Amino acid sequence: MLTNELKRIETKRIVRRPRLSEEVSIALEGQIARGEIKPGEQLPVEKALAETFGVSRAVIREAVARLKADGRVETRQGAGAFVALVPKSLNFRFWQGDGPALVELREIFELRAMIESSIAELAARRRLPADIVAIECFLHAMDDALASGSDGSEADDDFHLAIAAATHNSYTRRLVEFLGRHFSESRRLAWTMPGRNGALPEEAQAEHRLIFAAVAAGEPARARRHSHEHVRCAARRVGIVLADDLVSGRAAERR
Amino acid sequence: MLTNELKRIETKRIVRRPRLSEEVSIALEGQIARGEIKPGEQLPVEKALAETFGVSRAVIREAVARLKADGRVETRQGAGAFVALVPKSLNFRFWQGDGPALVELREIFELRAMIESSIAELAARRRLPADIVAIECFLHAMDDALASGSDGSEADDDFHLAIAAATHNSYTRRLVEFLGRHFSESRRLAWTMPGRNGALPEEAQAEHRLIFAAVAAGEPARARRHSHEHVRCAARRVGIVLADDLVSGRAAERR
DNA sequence: GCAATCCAGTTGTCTGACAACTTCGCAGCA
DNA sequence: TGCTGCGAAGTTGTCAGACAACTGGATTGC
Repeated sequence: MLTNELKRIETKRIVRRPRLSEEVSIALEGQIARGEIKPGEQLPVEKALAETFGVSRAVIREAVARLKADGRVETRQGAGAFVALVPKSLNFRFWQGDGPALVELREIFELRAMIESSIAELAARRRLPADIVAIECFLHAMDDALASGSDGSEADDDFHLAIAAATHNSYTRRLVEFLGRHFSESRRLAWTMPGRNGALPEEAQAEHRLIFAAVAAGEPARARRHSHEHVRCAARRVGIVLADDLVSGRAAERR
Repeated sequence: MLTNELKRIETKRIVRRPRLSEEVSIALEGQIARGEIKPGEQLPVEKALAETFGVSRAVIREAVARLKADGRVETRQGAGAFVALVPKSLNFRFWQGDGPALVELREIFELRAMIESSIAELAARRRLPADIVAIECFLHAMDDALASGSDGSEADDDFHLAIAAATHNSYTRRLVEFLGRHFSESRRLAWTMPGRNGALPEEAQAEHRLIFAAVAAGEPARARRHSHEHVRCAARRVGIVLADDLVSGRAAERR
C-alpha cells in the first residue's frame, strides 16, 4: 500500500479537486466574456444560479464575490447582480502566464515612454543636489557593470527609481516602484540579450547619460525628450518599433 | 413628507451603509500591508476572525475571497489561509486611514495631472469613432447629474476611463482603471462638497467639454493642455494650489 | 526506525432563516 | 389625468449551525 507521503503527493497531483466556487466563477466569467450576458444586464438570481450549477447559494455567492473583486460584476442589495458597464477595479496584472506576448511588450514600452518621460521632466524641475548625486551614483554603477561585463539591470532599475525620487512626490515615486517590477523585465532584455555583441547596453548607457545631464542641468523639456527617446530606442533594440504617433515626447519638442 | 424619489436619492447619498465584508477585507488588507501579518504567515482562522470583527463566518469568507481574488492571500483546505509570498497583483496603496492628508492630496493631484494629461494626448491621437461616442455618453450622464443635482462622480470616473480606453493600449487603460479607485476620491470631492453652492461641478463640466472636444477633434496638444488645466482647477476648487512648476502641460504649450 | 493510523483543527459546502433593500404596481386622491 | 403614498414581491446581505473534505502532527504497532 502507499505511504502517507505518496498518497498526499498522489492526491495533490492527480485528484486535485477544483473548488466548486472556482468552477462557477470561471463559468460565469466565460458567459460574460462570450457576451451571453452583456454589460449592464442582470445576472440570474442567486437561487437560480444555485439550481443551474447544482450547488448551494453559498458557493454562488463566493463565485460572484470573486467577479465583484475583479470588477466584472456589481451587485446592488435588493436589486440584483449586474455585469459592470466599465470594469472598475481590474487587478493590475501585467501578464497571466510566464511572460508577455510581443504585442503586450509593445504596449508596455508605450506606457514606459509615457510615464518615464513625464517623471524625468518633473525631476528636472525639482531635483536637489542630493538627488543628482544619487542618480549619478547609479549611472557609475552601470558603467562598472559594462566594464566588467556583468548584469547591470539592477543598477538600471535603481537609476530610474532615483530619478522618480527626485520628483519629491511620494506618489509618483511609489508608482514607479510599483511599475518598476514589471518594467525591469523589459529593461533586463537589454542586458541579457544573447551575447551582448550588438553593444546594446552601451547604447542604452549613452542615452542614460543624456537623461542625467538634462535632469542635473534642470532642463525639463530636454529631460522629457531624452527619456522618451531612450524608451523608444530600448524598444527598437529588442525588435519593437513603436508607432510614430506615440506619446508626449514629440509634443514637448514641438519641432 | 418626502416623495419616494427624493427618499431614494437621500438614501443613496447619505445612508450608504458599507458592506460588512468590505470593511473586513479592508481591515485585513491593512494588516497585511502594514506587515502585521507577514508574507507566508497564516491568517487567524475564520472562526477567530468572525469573533474579532463580530460578524458571521460567511462575511469573513467573503472578505477572504476578495483577498484571494486579489492574489494577496492563498487558502489551503484543512491547513488555513496564508499571506501570499509573491503577490500576483501588487497593491498600490494610496493611504492607510480614512483619507489622505492635505499634503498627500496635493501629490495625488500632481500625479493625476501627469497621467491624465499624457493619456488625453494619446487618446486624441488614437480615438476611433466608437470611442468618441462612449466618451460623449458619459459627458451627457454628468449633464444629467448636474441637472438633477445628484452625484455625478461615478459618471466622472467613467468619463476618464472612457478616455483611457480610447488610447487602445490595454496597459494604460488598466493603469487608469487601477488608479481610478484612488483618483475617484479626489473627484468625489467636487460633487459632494457641502452645498455645492460654489457651482463647482458646473466648472468641472465645462472643462470636461473642452477635453472632450480636443480628443474628438484629434488635437493631442490641446487635449493635453485642457486635461492638465482640468486637474489643476480641480485641485484649486478643493483649496489646493499646485506648484507652478508642475508637470508636462506647460511644456506642451510652449507659450 | 518506520509505516500506518488516528485525531484535532481548518477550510469547503450545505441548509434554512431573517434582515435590508429595490422595484413595481395599485389604490387613493386632487 | 397625474401624482402620491403604500405595500407586496423579489433580491441580495447576514446569520447560525451542521457536516464533509482535507491537513499536519501525534500516537500506535511492528
